[in-house]
Amino acid sequence: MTATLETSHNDREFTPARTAIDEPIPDIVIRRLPIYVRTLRSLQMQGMGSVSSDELAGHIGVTAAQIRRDLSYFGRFGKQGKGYDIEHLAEEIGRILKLDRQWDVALAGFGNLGRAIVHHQGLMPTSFRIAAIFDRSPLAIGELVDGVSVRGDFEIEAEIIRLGIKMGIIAVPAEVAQEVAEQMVAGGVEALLNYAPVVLKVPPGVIVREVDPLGAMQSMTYYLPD
Amino acid sequence: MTATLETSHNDREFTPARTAIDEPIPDIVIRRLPIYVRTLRSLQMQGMGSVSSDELAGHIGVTAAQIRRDLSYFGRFGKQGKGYDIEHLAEEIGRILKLDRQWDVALAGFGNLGRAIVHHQGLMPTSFRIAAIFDRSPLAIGELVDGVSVRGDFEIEAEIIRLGIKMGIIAVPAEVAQEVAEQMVAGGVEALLNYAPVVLKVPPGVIVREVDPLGAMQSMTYYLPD
DNA sequence: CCATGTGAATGTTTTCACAGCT
DNA sequence: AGCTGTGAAAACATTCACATGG
Repeated sequence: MTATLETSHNDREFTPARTAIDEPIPDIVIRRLPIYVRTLRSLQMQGMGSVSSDELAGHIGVTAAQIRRDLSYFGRFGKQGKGYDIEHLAEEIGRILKLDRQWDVALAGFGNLGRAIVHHQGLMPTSFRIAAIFDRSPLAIGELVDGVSVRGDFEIEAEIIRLGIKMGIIAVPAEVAQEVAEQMVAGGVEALLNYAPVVLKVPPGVIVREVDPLGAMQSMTYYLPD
Repeated sequence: MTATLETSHNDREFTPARTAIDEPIPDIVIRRLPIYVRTLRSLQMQGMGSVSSDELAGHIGVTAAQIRRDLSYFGRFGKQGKGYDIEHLAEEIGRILKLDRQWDVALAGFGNLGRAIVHHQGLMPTSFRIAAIFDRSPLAIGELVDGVSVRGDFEIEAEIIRLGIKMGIIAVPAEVAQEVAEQMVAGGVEALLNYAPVVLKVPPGVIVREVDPLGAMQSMTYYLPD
């Protein structure tokens, strides 16, 4: 919709289906895809083989039109009159999200929160692996967790470079979150999951997602009766 | 915009400023308010007394117009040519969000995640207090945490009623999340913070916010180079 | 006949731009 | 002169509704 950097080289004679080459997909759509995969996998485990957008929508609590529109950004995965093949669609969305491989992740902060992130079942099922852990406390440094030993925060950049890590999780106190984020970015990290209640400043191209349970709680009270 | 339940009793002759009585405020605005409070408090701690929307926007990473528009839903808090008084604005937004009191919260699930939620500094600073904890494991039941003893999951409804709790946190495994949510709602809970990777079905009037770090990670990989 | 995929319509959110107050 | 508060415009997102195809 908005003009892209370059409208350059339309060297393809024939564009099959997609109206414009390289039309950017709204981030809000991308953020819904994991829910689709999760729900499809759940239906699959219940023994189902296919779903209509209507049925899937019912499980997720959105409209069928939204699901169809969202999927239409990526291709045509359904069969008219039949619906979607669950296994196939889950597989396709997984591929779109690049979940068909394993991503090494660096975790900064090994206090209560960091430990819960590492140990919590289902938080890192497939696709992600904690490949490096950092903490500033000498008490934590050297601790061995699933074959990964906790390192000092001064090693963040070097270790991330050494391991070629592209994703980081910030689970440190608010005061040091920005600093830690910068070290991770300096090491080449391009995606950050931020648990600290601070707005991180990152260079363009680096993506940040906030996990903000406190903010969520603080906004819900608005709706509660006095 | 959408017709409200009742347009009833326009018994006020003179409506001062707000165009329509009871115009509903977009939830997306409500969800940004905690960020404003947090940032204002941070500026205050740095010794500042007032900010312009421009400056505040810079810290948060949004536009000044957005901040002004958001605040305009609730009143006129700024001084032209001067900006906003930080203490006053933080106080006002806190009042709007009903953060000027303490809310008792029920926590279901006292595994790694639940323990981190309870112990993590800054997760429950003011405004919230874990007043009840539930777990299905006999190993956890009876454990004493900050004067609150962990109870069995069969006691959820009764205990929430007894304490008059209106907010709940779901930190149980996905398989039992819906069931636990229903028990909390049966007990009178009207706001749920859900950590389980499941879409909760709740009756109208009950508000749910998701904390979905896995989904956040799974959507970020989309943007990473192969 | 059933359910997808998608133009067009509608609804929501953000941004522009400026009158008006201090 | 500086900055708010807000109509109006633009951008973005969702939903409608239906032609199309198995």
